[in-house]
Amino acid sequence: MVQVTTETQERLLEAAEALFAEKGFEAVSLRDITAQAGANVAAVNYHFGGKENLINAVMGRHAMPINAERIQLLDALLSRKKKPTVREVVSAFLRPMMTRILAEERSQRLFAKFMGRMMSEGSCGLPEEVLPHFQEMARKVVAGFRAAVPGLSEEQAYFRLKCCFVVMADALMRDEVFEQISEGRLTDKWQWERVFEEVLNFCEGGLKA
Amino acid sequence: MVQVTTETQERLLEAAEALFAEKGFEAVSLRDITAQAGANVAAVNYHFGGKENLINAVMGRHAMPINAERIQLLDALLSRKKKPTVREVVSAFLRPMMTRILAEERSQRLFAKFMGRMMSEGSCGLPEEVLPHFQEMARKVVAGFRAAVPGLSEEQAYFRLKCCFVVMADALMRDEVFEQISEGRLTDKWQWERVFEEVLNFCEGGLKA
DNA sequence: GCTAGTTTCAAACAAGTGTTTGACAGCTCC
DNA sequence: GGAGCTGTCAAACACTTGTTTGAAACTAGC
Repeated sequence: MVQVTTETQERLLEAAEALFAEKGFEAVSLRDITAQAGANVAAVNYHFGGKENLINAVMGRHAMPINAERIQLLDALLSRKKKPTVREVVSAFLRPMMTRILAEERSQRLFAKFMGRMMSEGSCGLPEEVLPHFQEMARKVVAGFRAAVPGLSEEQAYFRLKCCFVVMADALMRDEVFEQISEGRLTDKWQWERVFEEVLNFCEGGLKA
Repeated sequence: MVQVTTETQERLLEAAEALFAEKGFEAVSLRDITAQAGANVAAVNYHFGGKENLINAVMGRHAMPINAERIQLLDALLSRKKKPTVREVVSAFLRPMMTRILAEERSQRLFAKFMGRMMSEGSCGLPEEVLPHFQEMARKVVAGFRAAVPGLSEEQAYFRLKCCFVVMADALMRDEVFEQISEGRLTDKWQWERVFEEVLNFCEGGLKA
């Protein structure tokens, strides 16, 4: 993991986050990024050692705190006397990411979209530094699911977590294709609170099935 | 829509379907396709007029019959006396695509993955020729949802249809990222019948929420 | 003030992309 | 036979990609 020190690195990360979120990883060139950051084309390779490392760096910037918060919430649910409900577990998974979207800071919203990209078109797998955190978090979500839903196998729990993942990821990106299909009836004009509510409802229902 | 006449066109479509399904649209070059099809690099541009048109052609090959079958099933559900159940409507949406995956023909399974790609990384929107069919199909699914779930708004219905879409699309592609996260506990070793069952369950539950 | 290290920059690099070209073959039909 | 298609092919085109280079500019530390 590259330690951010210079101001240029910061600007590169910010530009990369914005552009990747907007257009996807493959569609954005280093020249796009460095132009937006007001840096030279060589800057990315100098500071991060390549495009892929830059993606990983953007990833790591926010993923760790989000997963840390998730793990904290899940630990609280799993260790208390009362059995956790499905909604509580799903919410512990969804909320730390969704609330960051609700936060006023623009960069966080961008990261949400970035995350969505990572989930849907993440070709290269998760970077080594953050993978263990995702694994730990997933283990606890699965434990929560199985505590809340009797008879759920481990495989099923992971499968349904994946469903939650993808529904959330999809909701985080506005979707031109589906705006076409719905003939304009499903635009992204919904408030984020509303989106969170709907995602939570759908996932809760799906898990209880 | 390009009418398929020559044998070369057929081979190009088949190669494109396989490669796109495997690696995604951006990652596959025309040279990959033409090499696998045993054709010249210029063949794609000669027969289809460009890469994007080729994607659309692959799309159109199977999407229409699938949507036609969906619409037929939905019409049957909507016109009968008894109110349709959520599961019936969801199934009418999922089954026509999923059964084609269960069919023995290899090319169809590839198309399923191709469809998944289209949903997740479809940048360009649906081709003009197939969009109206998707719209009609979506309208009827939404009508079915609202008939089966009292109090569901049109917006909500479209949103949940989108959730079903994305859960299905995700299930159709094997997902390396989540295989990592689940530490190997969620591989694609499931039988397709099982996957269909699980997707159906999750979507049914989500809709009832 | 000078040196050593870090950071920037224009330019070039090698490889890959989608697309176009113009010649060549195969074929039919008058 | 030759004109008119359609289909194929190697080659080139114009362009973009990520990456590297080597010389400048800058910034301490002594």
